[in-house]
Amino acid sequence: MATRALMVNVVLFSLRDEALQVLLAPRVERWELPGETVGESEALEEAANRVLATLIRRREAYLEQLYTYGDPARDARQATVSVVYFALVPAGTGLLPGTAVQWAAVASLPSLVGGQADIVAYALRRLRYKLEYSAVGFQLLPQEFTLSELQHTYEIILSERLDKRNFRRRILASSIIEETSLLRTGEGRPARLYRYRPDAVAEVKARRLFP
Amino acid sequence: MATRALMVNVVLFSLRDEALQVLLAPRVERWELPGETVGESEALEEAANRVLATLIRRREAYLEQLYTYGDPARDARQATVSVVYFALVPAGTGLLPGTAVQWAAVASLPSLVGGQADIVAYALRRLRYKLEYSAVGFQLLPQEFTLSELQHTYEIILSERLDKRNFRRRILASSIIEETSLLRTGEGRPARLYRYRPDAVAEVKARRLFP
DNA sequence: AGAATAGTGTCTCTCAGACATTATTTG
DNA sequence: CAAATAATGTCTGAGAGACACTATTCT
Repeated sequence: MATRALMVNVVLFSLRDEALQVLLAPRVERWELPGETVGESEALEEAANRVLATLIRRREAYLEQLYTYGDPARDARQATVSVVYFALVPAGTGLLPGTAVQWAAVASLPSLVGGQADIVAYALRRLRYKLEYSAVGFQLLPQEFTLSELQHTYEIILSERLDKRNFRRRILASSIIEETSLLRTGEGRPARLYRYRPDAVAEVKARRLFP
Repeated sequence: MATRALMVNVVLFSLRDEALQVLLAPRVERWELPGETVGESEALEEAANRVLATLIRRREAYLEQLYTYGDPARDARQATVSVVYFALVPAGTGLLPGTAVQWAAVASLPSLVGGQADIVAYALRRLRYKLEYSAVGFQLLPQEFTLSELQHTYEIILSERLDKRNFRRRILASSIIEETSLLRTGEGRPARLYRYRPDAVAEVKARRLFP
């Protein structure tokens, strides 16, 4: 029984130059999501981590399975099944040398190989969505950050201005972050640095639309 | 290049006997999620629909991709990748004759083959979650239903009693359903029948946990 | 002193949640 | 008329959203 080729692809987001960016690999005249074929006895997530390891200088990244694509009619590469993962790394994460991958702002993506623009769009929708009810946003920030930086991150991803006082009230009320004793100095008044509390239970207090 | 066997499995939920039930196929001494191998040039969703077609008398069912499992270490069937779909059919949907599948209440599942109990648990979590912010619950009801039946459906799935007045206020305020001119008679005062409005924009008004 | 950024409090309005009685039908 | 189920309204408290000024540092 001949079966179909299996690969994982990764939609890796990060913040760079005040914009949300995705990492893309060059392909003839186009770009594509980085990916690898899954090994014979390899777990899917293992393969996804292997892809990340070829791209970035980093031990850890937020990684989550996004969706599995496998419609031969839609996919240029006949008969390939692609398990797509969604990954986040903090701003400033370095790329490994020797790879031809490049960051591209999601707001103005280059031309991607068949169907992959939709995949990126879906990943972005998921990121925005998760940002609202989970603590995923901290994965895009360094370990310590100011409230202004945090707010800025949210604003970039949601493409929406947020009110500073309301933002602070709510983020602090959720006790998802804690003060450090450090300040970041720069232009203007120094800002207090905060740290994410992974132990904090990020309870979802969504107001139910339906009962 | 030898690649891994690919199959789809379906977690099919329905309401029966006042309980949420899943459809299971018999396996030696155990039960398993119904599934099929994916064809050479078949789309994944196509394969999932094919599985449904072997099980139930019905043209349409709510179908959504749930998760893809493919960890050889965890999976009994070495080197199989399983794309699991999540499906809902209305109460009373008939099974096709000649299959050995059986309904089982999710609250007291029989013994499932390796790892599949977790898959059902995940599907249930997703169902509960979606119930709160989307209109997925209507997929478990016939086309016309009373508000009491709808409330009952929610209560069964969420395992939680709901207040009748608040339930009605909110469900009606969302204008996700519309009155019909029909009544259902039975014991006690006849109840008005309602119908789901698929055209209604089920806008998610989730209260953000994080700004 | 001026520019830059950080940090803080109040009011209003909406809506979730708690709660009990009346209405209509059948046997 | 008793039993069964359907249908309906009000109050309270929490929190989202709108809004403007003071504080601290650097040059």
